[in-house]
This record gives sequence, C-alpha cells and structure tokens, in this order.
Amino acid sequence: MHLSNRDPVVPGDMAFQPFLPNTASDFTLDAMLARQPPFFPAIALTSHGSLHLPVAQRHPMLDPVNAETIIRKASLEQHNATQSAKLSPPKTLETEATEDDPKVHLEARHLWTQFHKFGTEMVITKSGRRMFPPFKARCTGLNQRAKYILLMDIVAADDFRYKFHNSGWMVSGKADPEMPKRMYIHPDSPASGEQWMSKVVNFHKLKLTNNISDKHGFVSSKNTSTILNSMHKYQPRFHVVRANDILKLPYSTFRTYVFSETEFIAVTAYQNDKITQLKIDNNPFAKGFRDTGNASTCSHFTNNIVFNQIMLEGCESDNESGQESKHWNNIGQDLRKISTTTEELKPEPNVTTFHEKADRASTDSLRTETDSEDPKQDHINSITGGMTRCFGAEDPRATEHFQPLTVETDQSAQLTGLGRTRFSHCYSYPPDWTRYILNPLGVAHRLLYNAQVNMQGETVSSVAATAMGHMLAAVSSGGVCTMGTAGIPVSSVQRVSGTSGLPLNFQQHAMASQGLAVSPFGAIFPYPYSYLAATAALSTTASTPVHRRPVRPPTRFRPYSIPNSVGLPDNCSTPPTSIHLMTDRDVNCHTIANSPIAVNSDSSLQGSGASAAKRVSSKDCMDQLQCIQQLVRGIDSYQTETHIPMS
DNA sequence: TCTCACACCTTTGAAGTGG
DNA sequence: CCACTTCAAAGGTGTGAGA
Repeated sequence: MHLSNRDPVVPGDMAFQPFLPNTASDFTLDAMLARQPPFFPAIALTSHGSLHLPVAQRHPMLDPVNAETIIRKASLEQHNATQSAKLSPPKTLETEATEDDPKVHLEARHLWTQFHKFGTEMVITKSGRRMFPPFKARCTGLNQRAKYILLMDIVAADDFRYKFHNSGWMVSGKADPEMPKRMYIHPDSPASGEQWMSKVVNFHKLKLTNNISDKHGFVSSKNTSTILNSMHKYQPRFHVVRANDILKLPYSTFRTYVFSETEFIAVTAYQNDKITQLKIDNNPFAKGFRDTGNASTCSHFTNNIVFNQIMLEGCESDNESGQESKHWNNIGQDLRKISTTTEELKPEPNVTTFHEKADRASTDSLRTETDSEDPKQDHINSITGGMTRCFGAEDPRATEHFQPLTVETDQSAQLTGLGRTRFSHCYSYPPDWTRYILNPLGVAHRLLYNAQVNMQGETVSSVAATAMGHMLAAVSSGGVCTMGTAGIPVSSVQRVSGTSGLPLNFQQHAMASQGLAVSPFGAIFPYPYSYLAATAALSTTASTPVHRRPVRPPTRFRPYSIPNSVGLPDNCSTPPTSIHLMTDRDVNCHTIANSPIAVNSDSSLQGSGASAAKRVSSKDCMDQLQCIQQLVRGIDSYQTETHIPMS
C-alpha cells in the first residue's frame, strides 16, 4: 500500500496517474487507497516545499502510518454511525427547510463603480496590500438552517499584459505566467445560512502581493494574501457552497458570483492620479494624505460623507462591528449619492420597475437602510437605487426585466466600461453534471485530467469531485473518503450522521496553524503547493446564467488547468488554485449555497444529497465515468493548448 | 517598473480609572 | 464587577527617492 511510501517525489515526477474506476471493486476503500500516490512526499515536492516541511511533518495526518490509522479508525466510526443511523434514523430539521436560492449583493458597489471608472488599479506590494475597495458582499435567500461555506478567489481576467499609456490602459503584450492561485475560505465557514445572512461577508483582510515567496496565504496569521502579477488584469470571484464541512467542498456545488466592476489591474504603483485620490479620500488609512483645502478629483466624496452620515444615521442595518466597517458603509452610502448626482448610475426605467416590484418584496435588509416614509428617506431610496438594482440582479425575478443582461460574460460586455450594466454573474451547477463535463467548450475537459473518482452505492461525487484532477475524491458508502492529493492523506470521513470524522475545528485550525492549506478536495497542502480548485473552475465552465438556465454563456475566465504533474508546470499559464483558510475570524460575512448534487451526509443536507444520489443511479454513474474516460483520453492532446479562447 | 523607508493615520487591545 | 477612558503598539496608507 502506498500509504507507507515515504519516498520523496522530485519535482516533475508524475506521481499522479489517472485512475478511472471501471468496476465496482474500484470503488472500495482499499482500491482507492491502493491507488494513492505516495503520501507526504508532496511536502518536499517543489522548491518551495521546504518552507513548510518541518511543520507539515508534525501534522498527524501527514505521517503515513498515522494517516492510515486515522483513516481506518474513521472508516470504522462511520460504519458504526451508519449502523446506528439505520437503527435510529437521525432526526433532521431538513424537512422544514426549504431550498435555498442564494443571492449575493456586492456591498459598496458604487465605490467599486467609481473605482472602475477611474482606472481599476489595485496596488500590490511585496508585503501585501489590502484590496481597495474591500470586497464585501451581502447574502440573502439562503436556507437558514443549512450550512454554507463562502470562498473567494481572484482569477486572471484575460491573457494580456497591460501598460498605462496616454492616461489609459492598453494591452502591451501577452500575459506573464500566472502565479499559483489561492482560494480563500471565509474563516466563519461553515456557518448556517442565518448566520451568513445576518452579516456582511467581508474579505477585507485579503492581501494582494507580487511576492512569489509569500507564504502568508497558508499561515495562521492575520495576513492572508494572494499572489498576482503586476500590470495584469484580474477578476475577484465569490463562491457560495452549501456544505457543512470543508472537506465536503469537493462534492459540493459551487455557486460563483462575479461582479464585473470589481475587475482590476494589479499595479505596484498607481498610474492614474484619480485612483490615488479616490483612495486617499475614502480609505481611512490614507487620511493623512488628504488635502482638505484642495478640490481634488474626488474631494466631493469626502464632503458628501458628512452629509450622508447625517442623512443615513441610524439606518445602518449591517451587523458589522467596528469603525472600519461603518466607514466602508458610509463610503458606499456616500457614493450612492454621488452616483445620483452625477447621473452616471441613474437607474434605467426598467431598473426602477424592478426596484419597485422586487426590491420592496425581497430586500428587507436594504429596506432597513432606506425604509422610511420620510421624504428624506425617499431621497436616500433614490440614492440606493443602483445598489438595489444590482442586488436584484441575482433575484429570479430580475430575469423578467434583465434577461438580456443575465449573460454578461462575453468579452464585449466586460469591456464596455461603465456604460455596461453592472450585474454579477451567478454560476451554479445543475444536477446533471455530466452535461457539463461534456461541455463543448472543452474547458471542463481539462479538469478531468487525472481525475480519480470513487462512487459506490448511492454516493455520487459531484462534478467537483469528479473533476478535481490529481486530487482523489474517494467517497464510499462505507463512509471513508481518503484524499490522496499529492500524496498527502486526508481523512474526509463522511458519516451518515453528517459529522466528519475529523472535527472541522481540528481540520481547519490544525491545518491552518501548521501552515497547511485545506484544498477543496479535502487535501492538505503545504505552501506553496497549489491545486486545482476544480469546483471553482467549473463555476466558470459549467456556468449557467443567473438562474440556472441550461445554456452556458460564453465566459472569458479561463478555467484553472490541472497540472500534468504534482508540481507546477513550467509552462502552465493557468496555475491551479488551492484553497486555504482566512484565519482572521473578525471578518464579517454571510453567504450560502445550494448543493443539489453534493454528497452530503449532513442531516441538514440530506435532502439535496439524497436526492442527488437518487438522480444519478449506479448505471448512470458508470455511463458518466465512461464519458470521463473518453474525455481523458483526449486530454493529452488537448493539454498542449495553453489557454481557452475567450468568448 | 519596482522596492524601500518614511510620515501619517486608524485600529486594536491592554492598562488604568471611576461608579 | 462593569463600563468607560487612555495610551501605546501594530498595522494600513501613499509618497518619493533610488535602483
């Protein structure tokens, strides 16, 4: 058994051979374990691996012997739990829960809009800089009792390098190779829908850096950074996953929300003075650079803050605490007024219609900000029109009025500047995941490379699990799921009772504290070992417009490619994404996701998981696997293509 | 184009104070 | 014991010089 293999793997070693189960025996735990690549060697795999090798070695799950013991023990526990469940089926509140319909509203959208208008520059430094404006979102439509995991990542928006010329940005060439991408799990994850909806999801702790050797992303510290290339364009993405355990992410459905106005170009120094002034005027940390006597480009922002603080006093519905949060909200409110003043964000008539029809019915949280019979509040309502409109974009009812806008992922739409509408893209995975694996665009195909799938009985892994490339998604009815990614074992035990074999706190904190990243596939990654976030990638490839329409819109976001080896390929233009934890728990947030095809044993998720299992019979699984195999066969040739044509 | 030191600012939490 | 205030350290900013 490979579990005992301690031999290190040298960079470039093809440690992961595609394993596609063909027979029922392939789905057993032993079969999966037998196909595991050597555990642990990935720690020392890359030139960067040495950074965390000593730490990783201390992790009990990184010891091959311990790992096997833990896995076996977890298997037994789950078996016992299964038997217990048969004798006394667990009571679940799921019957009272309703299907979720997550909607995500970008906070301070007007600030983002102004930011986008002025140049979309985001400063990155070697030590890391926070995003400005901060990425914050408000979620609604979640199942209050279900557990959700919220994530964020930043992906390249295109394949170009830019330069600032003649007061504007222009393409200056082909993009440099991307840095390893990281996906950030909100530290409050998993949390109930009620908890998420009660707060604003805030990723302001996320830092941007161009330091390749940066290791903050995986270290339990206040610093959580992602590596970007200067003078390249990026697009933050927000993911909502309905799952009660981080280790279930691979089997869960990602709903991805892309707010086009959050797109930015990473720079080491500001090129556009307007952006500089915008940030100085709005970022409290840059207050020292404000010149009150100077009527700067954005000085009216500052002036209006006072006005809006008065106008909106007491209207704050956000549960956030802390002055900074209030500050950002004030900024957002302030800019709402500005937008009204400048007419730039004046809602279109149909938007107003939607605002009246949908917003009044659904955006209670917003109403708390604007709810008033007071004429003063009427004015505020008009101010917030743009924000409400954006919020409604994810609302099913919005499609009635904005249907043409639901497919806003093509290149032209993205590049039309402020003239375009500002709606987020919502991608979700339909239950019929095979349809997306067979996506004609082909991008999903790459995700299947080296895919290892284990399905048994009624348990069916989702697209994510299927497509997690060199990761191993081993889900068995026996309950044991061993994740052998890069040779690192992780027990992803799924009991019928819904609790993981490894308590989340243990998984999350222990791993993070030891400088390990928890991948969406349940693997532990030492920095900077990065892996494909297949689930996230699929969010772009298996995307559907706002409301799960079966038609896939063109997307300009390249999927994450799966490395053809455990190491990062030299010519990998689209490195994989790893998931790691934001460790600061002071981040406010809320968002949630439905996981219609997730393999959820959690009682709160049994409904969706069980239904998914029913939807996909064993025969269907085999058929789908055959499809996967066919795809994989063609991937070798496909891999030579370095990128997917954009829209 | 990038890095670094710098001044200025906010944030945070510990320590002190008073009811 | 609790709430409030004070204070210092930590950390987030853009600037500007130099590489």
